[in-house]
Amino acid sequence: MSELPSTSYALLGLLSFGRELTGYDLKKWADSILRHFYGSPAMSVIYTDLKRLEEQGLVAARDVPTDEVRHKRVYTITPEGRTVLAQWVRNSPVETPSLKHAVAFRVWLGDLVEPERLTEIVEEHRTRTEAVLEELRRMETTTDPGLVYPRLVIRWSQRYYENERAAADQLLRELSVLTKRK
Amino acid sequence: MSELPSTSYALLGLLSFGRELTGYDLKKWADSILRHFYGSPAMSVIYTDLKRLEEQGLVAARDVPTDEVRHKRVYTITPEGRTVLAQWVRNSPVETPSLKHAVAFRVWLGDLVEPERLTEIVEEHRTRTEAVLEELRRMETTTDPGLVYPRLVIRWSQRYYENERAAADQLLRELSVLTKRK
DNA sequence: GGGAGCATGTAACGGGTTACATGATTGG
DNA sequence: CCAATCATGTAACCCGTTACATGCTCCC
Repeated sequence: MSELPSTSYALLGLLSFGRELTGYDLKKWADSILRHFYGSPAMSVIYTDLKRLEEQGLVAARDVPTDEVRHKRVYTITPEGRTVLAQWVRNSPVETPSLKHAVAFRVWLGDLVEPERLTEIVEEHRTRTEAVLEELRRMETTTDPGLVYPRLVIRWSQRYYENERAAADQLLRELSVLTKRK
Repeated sequence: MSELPSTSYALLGLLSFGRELTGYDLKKWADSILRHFYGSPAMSVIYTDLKRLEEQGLVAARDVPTDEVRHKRVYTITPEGRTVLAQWVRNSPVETPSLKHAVAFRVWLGDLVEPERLTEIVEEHRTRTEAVLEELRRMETTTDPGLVYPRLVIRWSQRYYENERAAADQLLRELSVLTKRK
């Protein structure tokens, strides 16, 4: 059994919590939490992946009527799907985390721009980070306490973005020195 | 003037420090530092991208003989290349940093595996993080103090991976509780 | 009336990885 | 002598993004 694309594991992972979900639901959930540490696939990928996973017997689909004439497809993970996912979590080589940090990259090239502009960029990043932290805080309070591991990761993420914020602040301090010196 | 692929900016960025470099040099340098916060492109991409950048007049190539019969191609950034890069750094919308953290993802799915196995995975991650930190420490001492911004980012990265390590330690503590409780 | 949210897909494109190919030199 | 390093490329492939396409319901 060869590897699935990582998006498929993401979907299986979301479904592994046992709920019956539509593609649309999966996207929303991925956007709300997975995005912050593993990325969130585009809708189009979700629908095509779900189809493939169904062919492979890793998820099961069922049509549920939403009104007299229309319906939606809800998906559940199958026992085989659960097995494949668990095997992957347990045995597959753990890829090193990959980070693509456009802000850090721009700071790295700081000589090419005015420190003032660089400061703006880092400030914007700080603001965005704040927003993520706010989201994570809300998520912590609204997540079922029974979900021990997801809660662990929410706190892990909080710590991550708190560091991100603190690092941004540190950069801003250092940039202000460079600006004055100019 | 449309956007270049982000790999091209990475190469222009490396060349913007003014040295004459081969594709091979660029790969080494990207592996040593860019990898830690922006990713490092595969060799094949580097060579094809350099060719394209040359066609676009953003880099200039020169053949330097290595022995009687062989030679290597060394690249420099052109004034136009520098302008394009600076414009990008200054004006292009800053993509939000993206993180793909296979370790966090596995922890998130912790219910699927034994806490002992999860602990192993996090421990391996911690070890790798330590190695990166060691690398960054060496890099800090060997980097030209005149390179203010790169040094800023080296310290930023150190902070980042120190947080990564501390977060791993925290996870390990929490996992040990879960293991005992079992 | 219109925008946001729910809901599902297809098609085109491309950036980037892996595999394949070649070959010289240096050091353990 | 063999592995690592230096050095350069091509080809196949695919994962994932963007754009395109459709239509309903609910609320302001």
